[in-house]
Amino acid sequence: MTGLQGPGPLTRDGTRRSRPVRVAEAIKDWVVERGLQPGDRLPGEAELIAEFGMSKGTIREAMRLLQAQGLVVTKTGPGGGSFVGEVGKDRAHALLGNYFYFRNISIDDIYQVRIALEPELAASLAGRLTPEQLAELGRIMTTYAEPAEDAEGERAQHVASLVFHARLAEFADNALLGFFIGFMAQILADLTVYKRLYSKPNHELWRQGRDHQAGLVEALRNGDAEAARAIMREHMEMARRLMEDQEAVVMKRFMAE
Amino acid sequence: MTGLQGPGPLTRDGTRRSRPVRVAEAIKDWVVERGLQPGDRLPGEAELIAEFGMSKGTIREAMRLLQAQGLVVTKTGPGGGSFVGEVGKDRAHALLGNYFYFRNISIDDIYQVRIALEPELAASLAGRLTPEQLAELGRIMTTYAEPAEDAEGERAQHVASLVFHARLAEFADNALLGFFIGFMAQILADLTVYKRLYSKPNHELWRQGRDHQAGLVEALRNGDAEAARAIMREHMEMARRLMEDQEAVVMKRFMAE
DNA sequence: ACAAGCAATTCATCATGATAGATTCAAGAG
DNA sequence: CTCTTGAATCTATCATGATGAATTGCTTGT
Repeated sequence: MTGLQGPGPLTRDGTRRSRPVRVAEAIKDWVVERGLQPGDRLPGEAELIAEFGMSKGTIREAMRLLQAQGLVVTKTGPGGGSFVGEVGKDRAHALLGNYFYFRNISIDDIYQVRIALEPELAASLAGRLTPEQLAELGRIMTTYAEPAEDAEGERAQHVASLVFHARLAEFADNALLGFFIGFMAQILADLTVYKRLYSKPNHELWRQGRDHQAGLVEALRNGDAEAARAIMREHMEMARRLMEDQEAVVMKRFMAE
Repeated sequence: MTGLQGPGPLTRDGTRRSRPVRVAEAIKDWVVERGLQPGDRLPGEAELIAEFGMSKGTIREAMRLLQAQGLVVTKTGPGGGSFVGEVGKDRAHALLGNYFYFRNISIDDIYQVRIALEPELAASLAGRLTPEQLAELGRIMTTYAEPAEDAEGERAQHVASLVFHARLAEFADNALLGFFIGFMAQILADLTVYKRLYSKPNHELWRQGRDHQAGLVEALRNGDAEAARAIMREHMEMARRLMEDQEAVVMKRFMAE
């Protein structure tokens, strides 16, 4: 690791950067340069103290910066220390959720994007799912095989239906597409916890939604990309119309870590 | 702020959480509960130490955790302290970029999503831009009014063209849609710095791209949503074909903070 | 009025020591 | 021989107090 122990504040773009921040960036660069992989060991606290010539507190604050980003994990005990960590999907969702905390995202905003992306995902997944994956989707659908009795049951079914979409997103070969879709499913699932979105069960809409998903799985199994795309689009447009009747909710909370 | 000073590790879901993490979450909840806005003052270091009954180092590490997420900023001096901070677009880009660092995103993955989203953005922006915004887009386009002479010039023009898309994304009413598109523009711009994507200038493609964007701005000015959508789709598909000839690059770096 | 300089406030960093959790491995019970 | 148990040890975690650095705002001199 290079010299950095100079006493000066070492500006970069005019703004002063605190020592922990500079140490964190140095470690990030170090990981990139060496091409370290998740699980790989980073120098221990004591080594970093010696390496950077800084006090324990400063080094620890640097590690906290990296830990918050999900870039490192630390373990105690023999063989413990800091390790390169893969940023998890859930953490990325939370971090991105923070960005939208002060911005007002409406339900309709989410659906505008879903309508554009989910059919694309469905099409690209056609004929590419394993029997196990198809079976899992079918299993999720059994959660809402029967119409909901009350508002609470409707809520539970909607969350389960979002799990269906989230799982589909995880199957995507295109990690970017999968992440965007999974993030939106996460937001919608969180909203159902914090707001009463579902008032009166509507059996007709329930039946349409169930048929859509069943037809979608069948199209995916048959490798019919265009059918999958069409069904998903219709499914999304139906959901958007359903949501339009609900109040325009906005994100007003930090997502769970 | 509630009791938390108990000595026990206070598990939540079975996993033990370190004290700084617990303090950080408590502060997050505190911000949410009080509905604090960016710029609002948080208790000072000394107050937090007294409040939580923990040592300075622990509190400082908690603040680093929040700082890394962009949720707080701290300033020294009188009137200084910690403040609620709005998570910036750039920071959100960087945080999300970390998530994709160990996942292999191909250029084609990005374009699959762009083709689905950018036309949607273009359509929803038609007739909604101010004269100043339209003028700015025109100004960006002048950067590549003439065909590039060499590979380096081509690279510069491509980056400028991505600025066009990024700016368009910032104009979006739909913050979610805007962020996704801006993020992809950011990735592509970064890749051009780190990889030699652009080999031989192609004047015909350059002319098509220029005409597309000029036509797009005109459609936006006229409020012709469908024309804007069609032009953008064609523009994206052209860019995708152009990129297909290039090597399939993947993200292998941490994005700049 | 204006500006240079002083003083107060607050975070930033350092230094050191004690504590607690996790792992390993060997000894003992079954 | 296998499984439990517990001590040893390695590592991060937490605590305390002192010193440094940056910024604000007032004060004072012109």
